[in-house]
Amino acid sequence: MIKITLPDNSIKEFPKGVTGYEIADAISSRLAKEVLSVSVNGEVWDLTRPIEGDAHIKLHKWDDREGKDTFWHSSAHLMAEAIEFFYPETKFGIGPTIDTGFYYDIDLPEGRQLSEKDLEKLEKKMLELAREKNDIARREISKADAISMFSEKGDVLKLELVNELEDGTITLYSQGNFTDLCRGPHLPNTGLIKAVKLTSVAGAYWRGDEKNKMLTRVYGVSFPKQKMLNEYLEMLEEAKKRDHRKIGKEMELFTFSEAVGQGLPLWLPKGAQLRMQLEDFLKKVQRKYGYDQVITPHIGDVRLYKTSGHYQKYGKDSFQPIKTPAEGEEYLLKPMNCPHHCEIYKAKPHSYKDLPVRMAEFGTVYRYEQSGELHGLTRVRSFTQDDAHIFCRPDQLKDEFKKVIDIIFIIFKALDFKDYTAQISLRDPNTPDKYIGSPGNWDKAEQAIIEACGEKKLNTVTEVGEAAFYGPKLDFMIKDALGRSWQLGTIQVDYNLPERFNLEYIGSDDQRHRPVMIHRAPFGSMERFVAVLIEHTAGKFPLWLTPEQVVLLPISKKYNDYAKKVLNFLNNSDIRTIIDDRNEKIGKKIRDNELKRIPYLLIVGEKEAETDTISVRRQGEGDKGSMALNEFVEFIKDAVKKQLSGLYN
RNA sequence: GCCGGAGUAGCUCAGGGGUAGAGCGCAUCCUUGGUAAGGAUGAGGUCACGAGUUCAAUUCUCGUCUUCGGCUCCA
Repeated sequence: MIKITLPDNSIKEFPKGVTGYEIADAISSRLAKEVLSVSVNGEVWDLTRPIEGDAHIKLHKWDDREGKDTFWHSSAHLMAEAIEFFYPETKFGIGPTIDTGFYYDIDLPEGRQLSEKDLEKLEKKMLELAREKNDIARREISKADAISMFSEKGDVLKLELVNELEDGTITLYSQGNFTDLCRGPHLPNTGLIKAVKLTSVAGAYWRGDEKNKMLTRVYGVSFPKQKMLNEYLEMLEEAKKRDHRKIGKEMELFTFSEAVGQGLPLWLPKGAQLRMQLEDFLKKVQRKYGYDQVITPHIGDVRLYKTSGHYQKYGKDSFQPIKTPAEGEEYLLKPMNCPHHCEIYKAKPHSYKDLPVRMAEFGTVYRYEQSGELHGLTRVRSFTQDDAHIFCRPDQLKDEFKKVIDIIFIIFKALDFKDYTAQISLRDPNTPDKYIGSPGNWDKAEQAIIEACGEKKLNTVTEVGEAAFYGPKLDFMIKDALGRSWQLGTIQVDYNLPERFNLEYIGSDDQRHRPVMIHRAPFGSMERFVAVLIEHTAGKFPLWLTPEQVVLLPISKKYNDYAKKVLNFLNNSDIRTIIDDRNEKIGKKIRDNELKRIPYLLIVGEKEAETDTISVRRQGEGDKGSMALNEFVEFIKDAVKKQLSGLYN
């Protein structure tokens, strides 16, 4: 007998060689039906693999990431089986799982192509194969056998993979007529896969290297229940409707012009209004937290960026310097604000008593992004960071870092982002060439972040190798209303720039000391943030933020004068109001303005004009009855105050 | 940057070797209305740009630009 420890630390005895499935079945038959894979001492295993000794285990269902991974991994194999059925000479690359679903990179036989039209056929075949409920069997194989097997098959891709593996660790998985090189784990049988959608087909280089052959990548997603697939497809539809590029156009928030250039957004009046509202909000918060606003030019001497190290790192792959005609001086469109801010810091000597110095700027920066990377407002060549740099003493670092975390949460609260994770990005000690600065400073910086997160009790994940080249960082990812993750704010600790710019302060010991810098941008960039906000809210922005809060709808032109009086009154009361005095019936005006996502529609006609009232209609909710004008102003101001209460006052 | 789609009116899109169409929007007129589409008339296009094939190109071919889906990249 062996001892099996469950996640609740209860221990059960089972015969040696018991499988994950048998353990699940012993607990409950319902669990046995739902379980997909099992972690054995921290390693995810097939349910059918015998456990030979004492072990800690955790059973994974669909709700676990590990469960989904197993499910989608097997689905990728099922897809490969279907592809092999139709195109027997196909060579298979890798078929991993991704956030939602899986893909397989394949090399189709000479002259064959796969297009979106073929996907339906493959889906049908996959479901047909799934209904056969074929067992998925694991088999260990020697390296020599694996090499001869894939040589025989002529599968050069798998051969390349096998050659890189160590003997004794190579496993094959088979189901029906299909066998694949694979580390596993997999579902016990293909019958658990009840619903499949192949979502797209695209080109991808073998092993992500553009020098290699372009393979065909087929993306898909699968589910244990048809209903789940339907929900997923509905979510995709909804995501399409919320696409910020579509809504941005509809709501006249921003546009692009070929004449201006790709990746250079033009903010239209309503978009600019929205953005300024966000900026003003953050400025107020920052004032409370002791920041000073600064303004710096859009270009800087190229030597500034040589000092900072940015030029060496990115210069040649970026926008090239601008030259002055007479002197031949070289200037760079600024890709970062920090060097300018360092020079502001240097403009006067600093005492330890002055620190921290917190310098904020909505700084527009220009970066060359590869043309294929540009995407709406989320990836552009000119964008404005809600940037700030905090110059502080080493002993202040952690506290300052924690205050920045507080600001980020104020923003999340104001905009109703409830679900976040914070990613701590550390350097990869194996690739020291990628980073500048001394290992000692890196250690201190990484430690400060880890401790600050711990003390703030943040929900964090740690990624090694994701640090910026000058320092470690903490990035915030939020989940939007559709459950999609977006990276927004960032906080970065930097010992390097102060050194490169020779920044100093005079300590209480009357000696020169080096300050530490924190780079931080809670929104990230205004462009990207607005894009995320559009998709999160589907364009229905919170009342405090939305560019047009109220629209006046006169019943007929007889009441236009009264409507205009109300319009002036509301605008003078700082309520952003417009009027729709087109020659249209009231039903038509209501419909059009409901679709424009304006929160309040005020209908005015004879009744209202006589009594100095308005008839209130809430967008998406319908008629709310009539209100006196003063009463309505108070009501709106109250609603705005409630949304922002306690955040900066 | 690389692979593959796409580019026709302000917007969404149909069409196709003989120089263009719909709906919405816009303008004018009729209607003056009470909580999600009243009616009529009209203006709007170098069919992304450049070259080639052809008697004739918006349509076919090539190149360029932009855009979309991926890949790689992201201070």
